[in-house]
Amino acid sequence: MGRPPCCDKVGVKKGPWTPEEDLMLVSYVQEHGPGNWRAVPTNTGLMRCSKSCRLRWTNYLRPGIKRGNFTDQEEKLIIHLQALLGNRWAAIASYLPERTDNDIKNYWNTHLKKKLKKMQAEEGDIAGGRTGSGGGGVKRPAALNKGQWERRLQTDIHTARQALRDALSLDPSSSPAPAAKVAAAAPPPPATTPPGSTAYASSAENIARLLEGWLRPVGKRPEASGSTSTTATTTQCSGEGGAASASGGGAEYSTETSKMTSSGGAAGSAAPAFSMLESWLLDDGMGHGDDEVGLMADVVPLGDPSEFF
DNA sequence: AAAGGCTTCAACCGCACCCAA
DNA sequence: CTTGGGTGCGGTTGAAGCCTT
Repeated sequence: MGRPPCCDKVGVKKGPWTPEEDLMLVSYVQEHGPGNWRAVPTNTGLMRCSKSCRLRWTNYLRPGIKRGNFTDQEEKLIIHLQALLGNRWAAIASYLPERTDNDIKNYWNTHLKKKLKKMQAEEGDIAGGRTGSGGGGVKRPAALNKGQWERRLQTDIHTARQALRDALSLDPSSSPAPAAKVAAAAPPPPATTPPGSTAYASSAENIARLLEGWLRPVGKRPEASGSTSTTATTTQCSGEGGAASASGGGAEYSTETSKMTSSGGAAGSAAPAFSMLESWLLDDGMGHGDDEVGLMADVVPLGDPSEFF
């Protein structure tokens, strides 16, 4: 096909977004809804390529996203989902509606990978001379034959269910957004003010305020990606300040995970994918009782996440 | 107080997939 | 059935901030 890249035009701006650009993008999305990114630069006058606009919206401006400070539950969820799904960040993110795939990916690469490595090292020290390199002899998926891999996947799923169930039951109040909670939209932390953010913060707050207006019941709501049934929550938001509510996010995610949800069957309904996972996890009532370390440790032998890279 | 090294994260790049014409 | 446009996804990079010496 050899299609030319979308961003090779001269005059296309790259690099960090300015508050002004953010505002332009937000107002556009406010009016037209997310989607049809191709048209965004033309219609807004932004000197950005469509991909850049989409990315900026998805990872930063989209309402309902939570930034920084991953909770224990989220951390565990990520670890186990990573063990299950590999580096399919978008799929993993669909189970954490308030987080973006980019955020999760970054968190994995900067924190969790190290953490797991460290734990493995410690385990290795304890286990001592148990068969040299393998530490249990886990091989890359590609190196296993299909039967082996499927069997291992079964085990992985079983273990992950157990662990996730445990994680979910630890602290329901802060658990990452089962549908009801997302809809209720407990005021999330200011979506646009990461701890280290600088002068930009104040501008971001302005954007947040703009979004706040958008999230209130509006006559028109985002079309495009909202075409699936997830839009039920789109017009409800009592959030203040923080550009809250996962509503926008829900809509966005419904598209981004459409592949997954459609193959998963029941996901089309108003409940985000997370509740699907929940029921998936909980439908087969099994005992559990791992402590946190156990949870983490469980992952390692499953697939040694580092081996996915 | 300054310099250098390290960490974090926003953004870019390129490939893959989906879908309409 | 084929082609091409649009979008999504995962890997990677580089700038900014933070920490240590």
